[in-house]
Amino acid sequence: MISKLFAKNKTNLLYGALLGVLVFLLNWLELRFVIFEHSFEIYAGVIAIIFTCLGIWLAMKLTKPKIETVVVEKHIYPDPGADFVLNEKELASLGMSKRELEVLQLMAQGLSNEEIGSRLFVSLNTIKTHSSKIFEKMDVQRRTQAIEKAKRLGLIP
Amino acid sequence: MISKLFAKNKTNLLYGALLGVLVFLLNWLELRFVIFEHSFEIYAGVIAIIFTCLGIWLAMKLTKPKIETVVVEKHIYPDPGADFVLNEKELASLGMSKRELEVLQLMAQGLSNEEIGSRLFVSLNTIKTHSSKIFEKMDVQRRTQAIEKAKRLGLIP
DNA sequence: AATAAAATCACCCGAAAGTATGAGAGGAAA
DNA sequence: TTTCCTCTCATACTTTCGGGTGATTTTATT
Repeated sequence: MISKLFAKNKTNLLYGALLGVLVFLLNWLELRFVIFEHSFEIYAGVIAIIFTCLGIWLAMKLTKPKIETVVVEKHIYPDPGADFVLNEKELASLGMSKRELEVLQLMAQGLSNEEIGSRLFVSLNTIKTHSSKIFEKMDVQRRTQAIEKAKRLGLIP
Repeated sequence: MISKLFAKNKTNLLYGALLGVLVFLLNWLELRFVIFEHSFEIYAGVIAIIFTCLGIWLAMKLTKPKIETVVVEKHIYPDPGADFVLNEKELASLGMSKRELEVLQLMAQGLSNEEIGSRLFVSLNTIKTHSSKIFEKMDVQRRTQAIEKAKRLGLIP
């Protein structure tokens, strides 16, 4: 309770205490130097110096800090392939069949026609037919071109 | 000349002028209130107030403004493909040469060995040698495998 | 200057890829 | 049912690719 009040009015209390100290100081100075002529000027000077310091201290304490906003650019690297969505419009416009897309995907994984045939349980000749149709529909000459184009068109990840 | 000097010592001149005004004020106050008893306390209070203000003003002028830094993270989703950086470590660990990487890149674009040769102004046989070395270094059998692996390793976009 | 690595080119051979053509089975739509 | 499309498979042929070997020239590197 008391500590809370102290915390809240910390600055005020400090200021009060400082004033008390000053009053004492002034009295002491008065007693000490009042006998001298021109002691008043000294007294005024001391007051001036002390209160100048007080003003400086006050300004230090009370001025609000300027807020500087620093914008840090954080690059987000999306997980490659995790955001793949098949471009079905392109697929339809090319007239690609399911089986052909399947072959195309395995092609892109670097499989040979032979391997693709084994994977899909069909003969090498069948895969050759498929790949020929794929190249025809995609208007390319080689499987590497088909892969490159398919990636560009969003047919494969 | 004079204006330059004034500009350079602006703060000092201002301070001097202010002191002059204060001296005048003090004299005036002395003349005005010296007849009253306890006028000294009033005088001291005025000095205290004035010099407190002066201190505050000085502090404002002379201290560097406090800066509070607020960090705002700005998330940037880079244009896919525009942020490609070559994985040079992988490149070095595979022992790939500049020329070989060049051939690999053109391969990935779907060019035939013949076309790559034309593009690089070398013979088909040279490209064959290069591609053989590429496959050997990358430990693959086909160009499609090389392309797939190169993309995974960050050798090509 | 000597050495090593990279780049160039050639030839041969076999494997893989691609082209052309034909054809049968099954499913969907007219 | 007929027609159309997809998927399947086959044969024959051409082109491209990839492996192996060897050689010359250029370019670092020491």
